[in-house]
Amino acid sequence: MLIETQIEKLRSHYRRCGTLPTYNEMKNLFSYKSKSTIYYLMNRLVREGILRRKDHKLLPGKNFRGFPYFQSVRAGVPGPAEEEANDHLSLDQFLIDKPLSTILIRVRGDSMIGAGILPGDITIVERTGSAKPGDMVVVNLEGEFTVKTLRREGDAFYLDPSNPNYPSLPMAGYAEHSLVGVVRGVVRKFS
Amino acid sequence: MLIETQIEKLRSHYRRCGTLPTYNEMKNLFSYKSKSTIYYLMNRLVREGILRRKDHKLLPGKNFRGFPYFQSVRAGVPGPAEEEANDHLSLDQFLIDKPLSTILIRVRGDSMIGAGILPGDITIVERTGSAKPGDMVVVNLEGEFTVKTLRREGDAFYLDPSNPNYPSLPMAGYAEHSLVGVVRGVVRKFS
DNA sequence: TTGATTAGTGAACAAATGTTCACTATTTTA
DNA sequence: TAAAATAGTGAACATTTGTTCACTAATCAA
Repeated sequence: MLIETQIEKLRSHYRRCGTLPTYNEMKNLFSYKSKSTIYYLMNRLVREGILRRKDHKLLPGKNFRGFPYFQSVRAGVPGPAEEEANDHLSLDQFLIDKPLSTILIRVRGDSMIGAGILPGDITIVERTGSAKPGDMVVVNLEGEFTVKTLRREGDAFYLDPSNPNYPSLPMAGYAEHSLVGVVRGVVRKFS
Repeated sequence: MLIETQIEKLRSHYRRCGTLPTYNEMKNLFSYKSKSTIYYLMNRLVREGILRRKDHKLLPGKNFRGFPYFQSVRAGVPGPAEEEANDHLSLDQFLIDKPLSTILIRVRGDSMIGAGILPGDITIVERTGSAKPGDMVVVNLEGEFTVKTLRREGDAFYLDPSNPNYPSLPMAGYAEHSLVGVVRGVVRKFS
């Protein structure tokens, strides 16, 4: 069996189960008859950096999780070489720097359309105690989450939309308002 | 130690290592003296659905990977209750339906700004042999990746930008052109 | 075809894993 | 306070793990 196929089988298993298969499971997964075959195979994958070992335990390596990532466009002659990814990227790892204080919030409405945030997009929000003017923030206004850009004018704070059809909201206008966090990213899935 | 703290420690370990710690490792991680304490603790986490077991092996459960996810805005009275996520979401799992045929491509240029795709965004591209008119596609034009919307006019195909400053490109105008895939999603990280 | 290299086998092994048990310490309830 | 319930301990256990070894089968170059 092609080693690329085997790697993909490991990736699939890992995605499904959240863990690498044991040597015995791999034996069946790859249709081998001996555990030691797996052992040598895994050594090879460790050597290639796809997996790691930590006291006799097999772990995902650098490029195991994630997906082929084409960093930048390659100008020049097209050919099969360009089809090979230089790197792998996990969206979870890439997008979220502070896992312990990050939440995801789905956006409604088109008030931030000018900033490339469309209705239905999911924002990546880092829960912080404070934000500075210019930050894109999620604010809880009387029980409803709103995404806006924070602006300061003297001592007053305003929440600016990125859509000419909506007005800028003075924070002082809301009895109940609290900062949920700062928007660190956005994701969108097409239906 | 609070059980929530313990779960967060497990999550951290899992993010870092790509695997759950063993009972012995947990013993140290949680500062317990006996493995059987861990055993009972894990039973509890399994009962709560945070972890699963598959023939004596501990696996991440339903809400273990991923991040607190607030599906929709809750109108009504604000309060502590609304601060609790109903669900957890992994971006990798949510955004990518076909892991085996999906790649990530970083976008340059602002030709799709009207569709909410900004320069520097990463597109989630499903590699397909074909696309239908209306699909947002990545095309390899003479060695360079381009994101555009596919349009058909009679027998001719065009690549439409979402930016009035750019022209529509006739596919026939390029000696070397090939479909890379269909755009299924976009992600953006703020600096 | 020969010889050399690589890939796969199966038995044996020490170490580590999850599990069980009888027991003690701590906390909670009445 | 006493009684009941919960949380934690440590030794012992059967399994399973990854590992090693001597060996065979298959592949490839000359």
